[in-house]
Amino acid sequence: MRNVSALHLLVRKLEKHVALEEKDRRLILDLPHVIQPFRTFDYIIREGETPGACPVLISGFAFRQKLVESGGRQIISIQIPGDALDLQQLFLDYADHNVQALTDASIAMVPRLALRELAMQRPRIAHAFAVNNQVDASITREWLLNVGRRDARTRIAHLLCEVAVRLERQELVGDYGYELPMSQEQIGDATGLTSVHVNRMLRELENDGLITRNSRTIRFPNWPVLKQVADFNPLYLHVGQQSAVSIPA
Amino acid sequence: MRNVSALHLLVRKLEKHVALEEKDRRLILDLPHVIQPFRTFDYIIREGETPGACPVLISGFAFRQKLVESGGRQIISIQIPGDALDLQQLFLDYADHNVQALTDASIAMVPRLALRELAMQRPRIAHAFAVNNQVDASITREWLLNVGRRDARTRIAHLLCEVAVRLERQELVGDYGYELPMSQEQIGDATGLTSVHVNRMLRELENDGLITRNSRTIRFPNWPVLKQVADFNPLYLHVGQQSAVSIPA
DNA sequence: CGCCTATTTGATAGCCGTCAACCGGAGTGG
DNA sequence: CCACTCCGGTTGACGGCTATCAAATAGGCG
Repeated sequence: MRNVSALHLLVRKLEKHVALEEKDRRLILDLPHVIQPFRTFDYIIREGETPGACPVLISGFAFRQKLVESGGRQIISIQIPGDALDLQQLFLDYADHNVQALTDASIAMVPRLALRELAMQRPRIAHAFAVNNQVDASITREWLLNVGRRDARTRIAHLLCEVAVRLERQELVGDYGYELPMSQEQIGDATGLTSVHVNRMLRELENDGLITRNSRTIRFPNWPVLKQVADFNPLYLHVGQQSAVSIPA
Repeated sequence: MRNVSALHLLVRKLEKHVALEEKDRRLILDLPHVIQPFRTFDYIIREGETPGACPVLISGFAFRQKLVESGGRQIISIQIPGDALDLQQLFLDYADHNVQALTDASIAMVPRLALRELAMQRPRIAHAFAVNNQVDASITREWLLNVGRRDARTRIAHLLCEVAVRLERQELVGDYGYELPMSQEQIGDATGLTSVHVNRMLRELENDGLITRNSRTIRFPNWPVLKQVADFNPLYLHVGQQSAVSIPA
């Protein structure tokens, strides 16, 4: 067996949705790439620019983001290790949103051309990319529902549930909780709220016994009820089977 | 020249982004399909179902929609003639949202298999589909920004601007306005507001001379200022060149 | 003409934003 | 080792945007 490619998490993610042949797997793992470190808040992709490489998150977290004229920020998605940050725009001329590092992060930069050609030559891989994009689109739709039609408490709970399930699917969390590296202001930007109100709602969720917090580590003592309070139905993530986070036994 | 295929609007839309060879154009136009009529509010795709055919909107309007547990509805997008209603999910097992007719509509149902095979065999077409999906995803991201970070007045103005530009790009409107077949309640569902507040904001926009209304026909006497008030920057639509709607001269 | 739905308008309430102050932990430098 | 600083979290008071409730008006269609 060769060295483990930095891209193995990407393959793992793609294979959650589409079965790949060994050859396709190999072709992805062997894609040319350079590992580049990013610091918290570094821009990975800027709106308006044409990236020459598609970044794939190896370790650390990132987020997509758009700004309004008056300065308000909306976080569009949270990205976790294994996520491709630009497959969505592989075929567009310029980026329509920003991508920033949420934490210090290690990112594999894969030349766009190599990816596009791989997609052209290997229908199965193109298929996997398409599904990946479609799942991302589904998540964005759920966020729109979240921000448009749920109250503050529910919105925040929903966000916590989503990240938990996605991390677990990538086998990046233990059974009893995870570290969510977002400030309360960032949670607010993701849910269309202010940091002050996020703070109040987190406290409320904690007082109600639905979450516990220690620094930024979140645990879910009562996942079934939290899920209900969050109006969280993971179908939109298009994962075949998911287990719950933090259910003892 | 043959009969004009019902799918010519789809081809026109795809070609706004990706140049197609005559042969590819032909292959799309000749896709097998049956025309099916839908009445206002009819479901075209239901969440959870696996559609056997991809609907392409020929005439009339449709909208994507998701519901929360408590009954609230969020409209995810407005679809206009020429839009494919399921390319987004061509490769997913089940629909993650609903699609409904906004008006009486005529829809071409194209077998999913035929589309998938066409995409597999003709990379250029697969490319066009991918771009189409990516533009849709970009629009959803802008809607998330709209609902999350703009005030009511701006949100509504932004929606009006978007539909106007998209209709114009498909050459479906005259220079001086268009009919938006949405009730105020539906505008509310699209913007995360109530119909009552939509009503007030529309009146305000009208009083400020930014729009005029006659039944559901909207005109923009002052497009440049409206665009500014709406915080509307059409880059997210990924259209090469757009002209303004309703600018005399 | 009458019914039904959509629009309009006013009064009131409430969720969440804004403003401001304080707290607390982590890193820094003396 | 301790003060200092800074950023993020926490809390309270207050205000405003938007929701809710209710009723009247208008418009479309039999």
